[in-house]
Amino acid sequence: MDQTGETRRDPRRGRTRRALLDAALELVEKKDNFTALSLRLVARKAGVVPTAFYRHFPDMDALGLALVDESFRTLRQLMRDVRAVGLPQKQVISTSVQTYVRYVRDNARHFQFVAKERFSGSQPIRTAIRQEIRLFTSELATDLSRIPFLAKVSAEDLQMMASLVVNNMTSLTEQILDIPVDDRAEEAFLARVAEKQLRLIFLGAASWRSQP
Amino acid sequence: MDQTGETRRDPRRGRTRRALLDAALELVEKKDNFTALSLRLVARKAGVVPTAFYRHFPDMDALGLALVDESFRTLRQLMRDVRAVGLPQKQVISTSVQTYVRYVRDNARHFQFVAKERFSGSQPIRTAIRQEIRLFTSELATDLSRIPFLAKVSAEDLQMMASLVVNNMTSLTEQILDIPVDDRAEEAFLARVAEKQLRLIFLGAASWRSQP
DNA sequence: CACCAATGTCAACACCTGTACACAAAGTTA
DNA sequence: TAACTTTGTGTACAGGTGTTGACATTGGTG
Repeated sequence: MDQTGETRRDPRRGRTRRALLDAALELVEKKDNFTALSLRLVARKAGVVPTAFYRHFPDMDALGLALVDESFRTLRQLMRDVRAVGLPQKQVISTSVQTYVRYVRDNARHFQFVAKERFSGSQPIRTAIRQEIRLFTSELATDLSRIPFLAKVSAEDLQMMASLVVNNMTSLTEQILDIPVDDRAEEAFLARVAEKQLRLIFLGAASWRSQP
Repeated sequence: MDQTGETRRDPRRGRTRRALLDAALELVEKKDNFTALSLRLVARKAGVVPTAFYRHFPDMDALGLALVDESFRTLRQLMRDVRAVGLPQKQVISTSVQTYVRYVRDNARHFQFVAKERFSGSQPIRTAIRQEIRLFTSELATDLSRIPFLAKVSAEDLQMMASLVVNNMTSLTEQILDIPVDDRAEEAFLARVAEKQLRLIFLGAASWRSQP
């Protein structure tokens, strides 16, 4: 709630709220977990007294959910941009992977957070993330349905293919996050493998026959 | 260390060590995390005073590493059994998935632990898990190399295909763990989707040409 | 300006944590 | 049995935790 800040007008509100979110993101990198963070630690990092935390979030879970929201909002924005640009058809896979890798690097902290909390977070956070991924997969499925050679594929199988793609992009994401930021060689290698994997998937999809 | 217990002969040793491991596994289900567990909590659940913990593990991380070891040891055993049986060729994918799903269910707590700690665990635990998965993937790659229609595929591409398969088995695992144990219908659905995904992958692999 | 709600601060609470140390019980070996 | 090593217990400490309530400051609105 209160994302737009149209009702609360105190400029401090937005600032320390941001400070809390950023503090949490930074600490997730240092500590192992979001769950491992304490309210006091986050408040300290944000340069604010513990009790001030409650002015912005009822508890840590609420802050976590805000981070989930933020993470996927920007990701959806990327998807929208890619769709708008359209596909250069030939190297669509290669350029998509390149774009995505760069995007992951640019938003590393958010992706780090999501990757970590996806399975080990609190139950509300986990379901929020799963819901977002489900949605993302469905959108991809409808994108796939527009590809000519997939016209005859059943809705269920499109969903199956989409989740196949999402799984492997997810895996790529987590591998990218696991290598040091300056290791461009390893990054390029991972990207190349991911490209091949996508190409193989589409190769299989092209000769796929949905059962009635 | 001391896995076989050949040097230490006190029968209590093995028992409370097991109790600690089991306590941790149970608590990982209830709490969100292994990192979220405290030494005292685990000791309490194991029916032992906190300081007794140190008789078996120097710290929580050591206990976690023991759990990683345990988890993958049993998984490797499964793989060995499957390999020994050989492949009935025709429904190899279907039966493999069935076997695997049952196995995940039977060892749910270990898989749960691995899934959660894979990204959010402490650094030593994360690298231990990653190492095991890497090994697992390589073994699968050599298995793939024995398939006739993959004879011409380069080593790098075999590795690429193996990781594709592992990624999707991983994803299947995590989805299985996320549904209630009694929901056999959803379980069957997930298995069916996973089968299709594997079939699609092999379809793509069959027409894959490695570049020189 | 004065008012008022929003935001931030301070002090205090009851509780949980990891770990050190000295000691008791149990099991093995001579 | 007696000597020993291993395993488990009890106590204690210093420090971190979430949340409380009363208070101070700030900033927009009349």
